[in-house]
Amino acid sequence: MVATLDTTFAALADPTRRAILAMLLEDDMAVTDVAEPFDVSLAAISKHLTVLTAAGLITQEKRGRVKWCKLEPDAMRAASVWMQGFGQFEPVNLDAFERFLKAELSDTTDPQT
Amino acid sequence: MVATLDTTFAALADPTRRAILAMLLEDDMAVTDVAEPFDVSLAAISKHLTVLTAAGLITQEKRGRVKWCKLEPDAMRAASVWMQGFGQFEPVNLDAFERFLKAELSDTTDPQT
DNA sequence: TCGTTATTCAACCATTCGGTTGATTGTCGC
DNA sequence: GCGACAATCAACCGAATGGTTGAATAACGA
Repeated sequence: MVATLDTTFAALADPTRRAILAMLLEDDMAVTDVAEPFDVSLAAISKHLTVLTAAGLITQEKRGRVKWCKLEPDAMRAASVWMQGFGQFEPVNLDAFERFLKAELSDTTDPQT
Repeated sequence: MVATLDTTFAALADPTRRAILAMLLEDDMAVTDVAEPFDVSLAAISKHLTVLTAAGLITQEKRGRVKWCKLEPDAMRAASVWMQGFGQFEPVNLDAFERFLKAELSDTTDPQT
């Protein structure tokens, strides 16, 4: 819950966990539905979700017997800012600039796949 | 050398390695000098440098008996862009926007500590 | 040539990580 | 109440990680 850079980057280092986060961009999901597309056990996915929760990247809310997973993108900010402290040394980075502007202007619409 | 998101994030997950990268923001450094401020063996630092090199975050060039370490911030771009794909869901994020603009406009001067 | 310095290699160790399986807990529908 | 479903727990496994120490390699200085 403290969500240090350590836990954030470590959580993002696993491809399964990154895929889960990408899925949660679309919508909140139940644990079973998160696990469905992956070729591993439900218990394995449950562990991944624990790691993501510990890093603050998702929150989980239990309603009835179903536990809903919700993306918390703000937890990435510290890590993102840390990296940008290095990016400033890139020549100009127009790509990222345009992408940033587009994202800002389009507000909350049209998430790219 | 392929520098996937896996290797990039994994490399950044260790505090010693992040500290090394921050040191290399100042200037290129020899392995021994990189190791100096840390309370671990030189061999341990050598391993960390291998991880950073594998992730493409630094390059190493041997001149004489000294191996120079050079920061390669561009290796962070893919990971940074990936994260920004999530940041777009934050309300507005003026902070990051201003920081980005300032970095762009000030070109290559005045790196904040 | 010889000692010193720079760096890595090799073997080892404890811990963590991502995965499994089987049992367990809790809630829903009827 | 009971069977089915949602999810975690517990114990275990093999591989990877971060660390150590001591030996090896290589280049400098005199």
